[in-house]
Amino acid sequence: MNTKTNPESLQNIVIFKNFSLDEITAALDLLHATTKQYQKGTILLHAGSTTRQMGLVLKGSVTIENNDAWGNRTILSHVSEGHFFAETYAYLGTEPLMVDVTANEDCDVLFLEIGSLKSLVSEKNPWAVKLTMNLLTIFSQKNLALSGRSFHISPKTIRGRVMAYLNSLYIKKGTSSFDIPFDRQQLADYLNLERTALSKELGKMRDEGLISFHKNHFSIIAM
Amino acid sequence: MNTKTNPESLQNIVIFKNFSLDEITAALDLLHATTKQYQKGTILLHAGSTTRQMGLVLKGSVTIENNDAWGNRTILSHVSEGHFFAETYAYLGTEPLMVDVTANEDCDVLFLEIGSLKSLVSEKNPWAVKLTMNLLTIFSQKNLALSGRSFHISPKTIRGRVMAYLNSLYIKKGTSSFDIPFDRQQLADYLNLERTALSKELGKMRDEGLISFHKNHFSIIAM
DNA sequence: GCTAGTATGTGGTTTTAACCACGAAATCAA
DNA sequence: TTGATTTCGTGGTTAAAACCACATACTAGC
Repeated sequence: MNTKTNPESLQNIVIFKNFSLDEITAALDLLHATTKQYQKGTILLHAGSTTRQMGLVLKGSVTIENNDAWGNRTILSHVSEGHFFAETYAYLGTEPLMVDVTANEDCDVLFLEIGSLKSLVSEKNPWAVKLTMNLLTIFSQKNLALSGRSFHISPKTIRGRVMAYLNSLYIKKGTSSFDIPFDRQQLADYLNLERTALSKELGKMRDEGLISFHKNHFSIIAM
Repeated sequence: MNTKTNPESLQNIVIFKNFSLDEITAALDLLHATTKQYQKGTILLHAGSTTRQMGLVLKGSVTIENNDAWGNRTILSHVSEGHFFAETYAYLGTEPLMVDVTANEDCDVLFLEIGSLKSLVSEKNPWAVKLTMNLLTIFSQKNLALSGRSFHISPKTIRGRVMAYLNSLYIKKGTSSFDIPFDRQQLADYLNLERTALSKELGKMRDEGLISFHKNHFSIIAM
């Protein structure tokens, strides 16, 4: 089921940053934008398939989940209104999805065929160049976030992960004293740890004079 | 110390894919390409600083390493001849490096100011658009690799990681029987595990009828 | 085939983190 | 202020993985 999407509602989406309304209209046309509606529980994209279309959630939300060969299901993330999914797969167009995308509730999704963006880049379509650049910025930021997390959960010990994480903030903020954007449970989730085990290790590190903290304000005590 | 770089030697580098020699020459000029030589042990880029230049290793090799506030050093990766580093930081230009880059041996490095690529994209420089597209492809692939690994090392148990990893290959290859590109030690490193513990778990999983394997050929036995 | 060297698997021990139950502290609403 | 709710830390137990030492299997070169 296809419906018209009005370009005004897309001006705040990061992929269309610096786009005029006319450019958004042109982009929607040439990227074969289609809006589809899904009922809760429907699978939008299947693991193993490829796609040239990225999805932009207009209404409702979808979940990104993994269903493995042995029947286990893991929910990896939620994508809510205004956010998008499958953009990397869609751009490459050749890599099979490693995840299923399912409707978390009844929802409307706008699909953009950015898999064909490569062939649209020319003098005729200045917006295509802009879109490519916007994607490059988005992918760069995602890249940094992913490699950061990968680095933070690589150490095998709780202490190693905490130190890797705090040190990143230390470098990023440039001071040895800073707030972290997580509460304990969120920090434990981010570092793939159990909350109470994290609390214990933080206490030990404080006792040993490595760090000090109060709530979510932390200070590194270098040696 | 700056020396001329001949464009022929760069035609095989992925960022210059589909570039003519003239285009490479133009790119080197406008991206302010400079070649520098470093002695073993020298620090090329410092954690905490920003850079608009990515590095391309022409001779020798560099290491990407982390030196934390408590004096611990971790080597994250080696970058050898023909490969590059800091491309994501350089493109964004605003994010502080989370790592140091040091000369692993005496080496020559070509620096490209891709931080200024954004402002070079125009009709005058068709190569700049091409370079942007090449970077987008590179970043996309890196993105998939990073999110894959992140997903593979997220489970807390050895079995969980093994299943996540094997399931990804199952989806990617489309068959339940395939070769993996690692030996045991490499697989253990990739999954952040201890080799002998991995061997034990693989044995258990075989005994329980979940998988079978011989050397680096694995088969998934679904339920 | 034989030998040296590498890769893989196994048993036993120690260390570590998950898990569970609970209490203290902080937050919030009335 | 008080009571309800959430957040955080602690002790004790269990489960799991790291670690170590060693045996076996495989591989390459002779």
